Amino acid sequence: MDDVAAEAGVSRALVSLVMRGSPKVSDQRREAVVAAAARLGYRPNAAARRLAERRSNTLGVVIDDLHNTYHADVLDALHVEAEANGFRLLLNAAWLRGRNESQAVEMFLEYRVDALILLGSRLEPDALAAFAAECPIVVIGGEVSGVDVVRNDDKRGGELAVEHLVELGHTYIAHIDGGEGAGADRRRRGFLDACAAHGVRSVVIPGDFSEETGAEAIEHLLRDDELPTAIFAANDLVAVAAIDRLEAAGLKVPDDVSVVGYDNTWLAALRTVDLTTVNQPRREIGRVAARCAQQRVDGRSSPVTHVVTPDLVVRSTSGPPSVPLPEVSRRVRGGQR
Amino acid sequence: MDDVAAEAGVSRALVSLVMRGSPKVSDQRREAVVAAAARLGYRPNAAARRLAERRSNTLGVVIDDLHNTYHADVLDALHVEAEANGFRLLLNAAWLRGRNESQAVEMFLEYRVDALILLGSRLEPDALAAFAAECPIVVIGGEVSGVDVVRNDDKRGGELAVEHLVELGHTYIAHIDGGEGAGADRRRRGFLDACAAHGVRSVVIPGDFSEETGAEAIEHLLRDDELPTAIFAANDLVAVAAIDRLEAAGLKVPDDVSVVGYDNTWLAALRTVDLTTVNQPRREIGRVAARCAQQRVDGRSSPVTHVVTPDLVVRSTSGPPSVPLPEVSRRVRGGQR
DNA sequence: AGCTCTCATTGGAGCGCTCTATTGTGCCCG
DNA sequence: CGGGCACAATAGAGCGCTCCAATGAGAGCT
Repeated sequence: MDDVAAEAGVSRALVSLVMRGSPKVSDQRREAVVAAAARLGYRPNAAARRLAERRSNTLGVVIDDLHNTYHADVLDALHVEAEANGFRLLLNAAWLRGRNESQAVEMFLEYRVDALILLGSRLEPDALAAFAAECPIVVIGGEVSGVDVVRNDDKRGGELAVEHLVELGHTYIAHIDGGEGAGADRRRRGFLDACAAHGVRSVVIPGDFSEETGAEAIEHLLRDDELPTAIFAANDLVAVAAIDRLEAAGLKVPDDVSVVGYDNTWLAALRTVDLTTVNQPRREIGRVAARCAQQRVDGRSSPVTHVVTPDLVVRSTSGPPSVPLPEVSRRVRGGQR
Repeated sequence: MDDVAAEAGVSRALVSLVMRGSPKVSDQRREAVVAAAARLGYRPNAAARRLAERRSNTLGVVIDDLHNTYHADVLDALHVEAEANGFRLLLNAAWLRGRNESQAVEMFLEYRVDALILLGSRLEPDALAAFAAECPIVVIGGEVSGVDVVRNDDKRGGELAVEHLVELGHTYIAHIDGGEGAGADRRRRGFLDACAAHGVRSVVIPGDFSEETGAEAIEHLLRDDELPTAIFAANDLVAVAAIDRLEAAGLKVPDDVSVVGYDNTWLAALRTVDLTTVNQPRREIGRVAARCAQQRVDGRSSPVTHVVTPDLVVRSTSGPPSVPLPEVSRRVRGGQR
């Protein structure tokens, strides 16, 4: 910076002003500085800037699972919103199924990001609270107190799935749950409550948000005497893996078993999959999370929870438990196949 | 840090040594410092550290497209290898289909990362060269000179696909290409060379690496009088979208048209998809890229290109061009739909 | 002309850390 | 018993930037 100042024949402070795009610099000097910087190949040092500034104008985002495509849409919207507010995004992942989430968070704390956004956190409430004491934290998809939360109404999502299946006439429904995954417990609760409310039999098979879980759950179910006529999976990935295994066992979806997923990822929308699923407004979630972080940085002190509403996307993996008239397929787009 | 030093009754320099895990500190003092730091909730400031240190011990990774699941495996291996060498990873994405890639790169340059890894770059060679002058750059999947490159032998990949299809008896093959995408041109070249070498007809339909491309390419092909009997898609996503559209048009895969993808993502491995595809050794790519960056940081000056070898994974979307006995479906699960 | 006012420009302190050289302390060995 | 030695600990000078208060130069007004 000193070199640039010398080259342009101005002071170091003036160069600083130009680099930050300050309006209180005369055009003449600005051009001289810009030219000198270009000539010398000067690029400001972010570390030094951050050290001298109070704010870093950076949001740290920790992604729970890079393999889960669900996050990309949220991130897109998050990025657009953050950029509009003059924030930069820095990403990190909770590598190895969340094992390194604390490390990722601590790294960002050391970087003094203005706020932290956790995209699907698996941290213990205690650990989270400790981190939140150091830096504003927005958890996406969590259900914790003491930090900002943006989440889908997953309980309602579970209910939507059950209501749909009950309407179709199902009376015995299984749920493959998401274990520790974000929102999994709420989906399960919605499932169980709705099943109870409608007086249908239910069973919950433990799992996580992985493909393996979907397959294993089906194997588990196949060992029983009576198979449920419908399955509500913790997410689309699990649902697809479940369908996969069901078909491998010679069962037809939805004729023998209906399957409903969760997340409405593009995977569900593929015609080869064409999965009935609960849709989360992902872009809205990203946008709200960015605004939320923004407000925290701007001074709001009390944590807030934003709940966005899911809806059901009915596709071809759900149908009535049995076909009343064998010749008539109830499947919406069954005729096309 | 001064506070911690005072609290522990030592000098600031000693606290610094403890925070960096130096072995030349007596256990007694170390414990005193650690205790004091914990009591005060002290956390070192990364910006200050980076400013004072020469190296940042950080690799910047720019991901071309977060929606493409291909990257996650590469990143996992990259992370493991980088961490083993004492490096931290910082991620950023080239949001909006690569439009912000330069921004992402410049951000990392300002952060003074030790090296930059571009996961699928679409930068112009000139821009890339300019960046490479400032910081070691490893491009994954590119084909540029002047920087380190780790890439799959995509030309060979294209050849593998064609050889497989020719062996099955196809004589008119289409390629849906990946446009500007990483490796797309090499796949096309391999495709064209192999088609020429085997004397089969070929056609290339322009596109990119997106789902939309797959669908549009099929619509384009359907307008022609003669449909190719096999299609080699630029990647799995395109292939799946293509299959989708083919089936929507009443065509059967592979009975009427064979489809081969590229990348062997988990999407291809799903049984509902079960796609024949060219496999890239993703984890190896990640590992090599990390080592490559490491070597550059350690002083190697001349750029190197590492080429890893692909192989073909044959699944159920490829078969002979016509079914000899009309009653026999060649597709494993064809009878279910 | 003389004075104030405004605004572009500047000097210098300081952000929180690391690093080099230096001081201090106890120990071994001739 | 004293000189050297190894090693723990420290002081102080930056790293490259921003920010604040202060300076200088015109412009406007009486």
